[in-house]
Amino acid sequence: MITTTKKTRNSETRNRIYEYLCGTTAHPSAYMIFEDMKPQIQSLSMGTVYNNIKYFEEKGMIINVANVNGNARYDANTFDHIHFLCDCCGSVIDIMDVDIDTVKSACSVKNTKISSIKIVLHGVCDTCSVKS
Amino acid sequence: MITTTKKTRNSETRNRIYEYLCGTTAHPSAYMIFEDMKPQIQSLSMGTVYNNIKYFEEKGMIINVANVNGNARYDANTFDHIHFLCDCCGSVIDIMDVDIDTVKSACSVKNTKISSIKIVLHGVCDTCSVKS
DNA sequence: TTCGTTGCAAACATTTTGCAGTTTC
DNA sequence: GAAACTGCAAAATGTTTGCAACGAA
Repeated sequence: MITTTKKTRNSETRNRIYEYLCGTTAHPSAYMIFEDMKPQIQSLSMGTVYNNIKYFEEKGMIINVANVNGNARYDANTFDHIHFLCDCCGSVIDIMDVDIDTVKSACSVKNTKISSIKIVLHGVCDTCSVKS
Repeated sequence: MITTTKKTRNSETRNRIYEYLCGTTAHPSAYMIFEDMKPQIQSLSMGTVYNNIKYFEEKGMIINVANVNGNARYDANTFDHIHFLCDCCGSVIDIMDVDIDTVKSACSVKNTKISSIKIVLHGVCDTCSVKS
């Protein structure tokens, strides 16, 4: 098998995007990243955002945690955890206080190698519950 | 709250699509439905497939179980169960022998109402394992 | 006759790709 | 200077929408 590995160069734009992703729990979409970073990187374009998302994903630096209304949502917190997705406003919230190992063992299937588990709880978040 | 409920008329096309969905465990995408049904309903169009998917989803007759390479995948088996997604070939497989209640209670979060849980196990299926 | 359903095409939104110019090493 | 990275625009995808024709009640 021939594997051509592309070298990585330092890029200020990429560094900034990754820092931003590490500093948020909003699980942003490509467009949310673009919108939030545009003020500080005025030359930023969507193509670059997508390029870097792809790069981070391939390197395992971020994970695609959900797809909300056709928009992929990302998380730089690669620690095994589950998510709550509000079907009303589309917000994605970390659920850290669930014992993931218990869930994993409950999900374990014989003779099948599982590389990862994606768990999304659906419901209506507190904010949306109050509004309605 | 004013709710205008649209009445439903009988439609042979819709019935056929639903029968097809009930008779498969392939968790087809819109295009897979179209491709498989086109031979028997030659006039079928993608618009109609999407219309009916929306209809079935709203009625709770089918559920969106996963998003594979940007394609929504559907299941007419609304019985609570989890899925295995092969990251190699994209096939979605039912996992019926996991005690979903155990998983649910392990996932339960205090003070939060959960309407549904979506669990997808990622890995490489047997067929793809053999090939490589 | 009414109005839900279909097929088609156009519109849309998200994501990918190609390319010229810029930056990193 | 070679090759990665960026910005832009065009293209590719998946899905939704508008509309005229068709079909069920």
